[in-house]
Amino acid sequence: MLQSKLFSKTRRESPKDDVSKNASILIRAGFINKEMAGVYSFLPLGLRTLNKIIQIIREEMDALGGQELLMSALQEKETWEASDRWDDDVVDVWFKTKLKNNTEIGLATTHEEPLTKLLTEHIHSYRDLPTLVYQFQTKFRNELRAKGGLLRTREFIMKDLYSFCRDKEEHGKVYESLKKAYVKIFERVGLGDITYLTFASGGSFSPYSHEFQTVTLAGEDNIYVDEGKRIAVNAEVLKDEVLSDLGLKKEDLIPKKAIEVGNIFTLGTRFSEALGLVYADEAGVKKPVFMGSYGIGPARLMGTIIEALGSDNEMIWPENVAPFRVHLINLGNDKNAKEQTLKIYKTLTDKGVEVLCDDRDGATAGEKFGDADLIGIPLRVVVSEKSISSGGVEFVDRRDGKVSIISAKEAVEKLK
RNA sequence: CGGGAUGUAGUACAACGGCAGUAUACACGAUUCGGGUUCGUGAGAUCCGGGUUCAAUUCCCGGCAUCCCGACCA
Repeated sequence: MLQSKLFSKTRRESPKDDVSKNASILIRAGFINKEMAGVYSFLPLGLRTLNKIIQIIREEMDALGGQELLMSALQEKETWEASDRWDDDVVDVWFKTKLKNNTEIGLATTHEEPLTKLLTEHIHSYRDLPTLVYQFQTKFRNELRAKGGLLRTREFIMKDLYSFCRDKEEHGKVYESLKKAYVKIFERVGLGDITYLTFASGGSFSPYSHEFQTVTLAGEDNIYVDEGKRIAVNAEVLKDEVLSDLGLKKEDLIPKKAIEVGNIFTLGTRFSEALGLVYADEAGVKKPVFMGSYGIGPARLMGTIIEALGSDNEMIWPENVAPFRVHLINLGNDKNAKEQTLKIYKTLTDKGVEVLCDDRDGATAGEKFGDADLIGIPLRVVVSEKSISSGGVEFVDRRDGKVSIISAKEAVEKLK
């Protein structure tokens, strides 16, 4: 991508109406645009990072045999009445609207009910189980107060996977496999070191649910971390009997602020019973399907990465989620240097390397570096009259600050 | 939902009730060219509705929007 053609521009000032670090950096860098409180659009740079996060999650879900589908955001009232979750007193974040003929409908807050209902037409036998179904789909939640930039929004894409098993035992295995996949996802997006499997309140089918909590000061959740065991307990379940149940000692726990980046939950037969999702076992006996749900908000994850790794005027994305692999920057007004830059750009893009090339004529070195610091691509290649006369291009790894002058050819080789 | 605050060029900020200004971004012309260079010219704004007043960006009322604290967040 040639930066001279990129429609989004960076801003020098932080927005006054969004004070969170993630919103400030993402808006200034031109990754997102705030449409209204708690509602954001993703611009080309932001969409690239969002899609990389989504792709990582997708790969891990597919590796477990997850089947991707895409369900509608408009949902039928009757389906939700079957599980008694239509009433605003039960679920208070509903956006509801009406068809022209006055039929009430809801905008998806989650998909347990519609998906369970859908699967009643497809799952009939123990041979159909276990089944894992997931999607990346837009959820709407009418939060009383949106806050924290991408951390709590009213409209957001969620990866929601639902597992369908024959019984608690089979569910247990699936649940454990999802747990491992989640650990892998947070490692791959660069948050592995500061993300903890956290025990939180469960439901009628399991003593706990599990959250994945990323430790940062911007977090809304209070957790207690056992560094040695690399697990944590949410403050909401911090009780003596819980600690002894989990084999944790009070004195090993350190209180931390954290952002919930994932949640996995045993649903049991609550929804399958309500919506009639049953299967026949080997003896032909009809039984309700045993369910679980597993959520990650890719955009919240994106915001969390900034909160954890960004500073006031700078961002360095983990390589796997950076919008581009390399930021190629041309400096000065030397014709030869510009030509060399464009040549490297073409060579790399022909090889399929994702390059953001700052080919802008009007911008000074300071502006280009400032913008690049904000956009946050970890690898940088600078081409100028100076770099050429000293042997080629300047290759910068922003993560360790290492700078080396190498030939254009070597740079291309390193980036393949 | 309770409490507090704010709404002025694209953005970030000024303006005692009396000609709406600065910075930056933008357009044009110079200048400069490895960390937001310098100079000139130009264009660009008071959230909406009502009230008080000779006069309202400023004061009052209502609406809408936004932020902050709290509550809430399977």
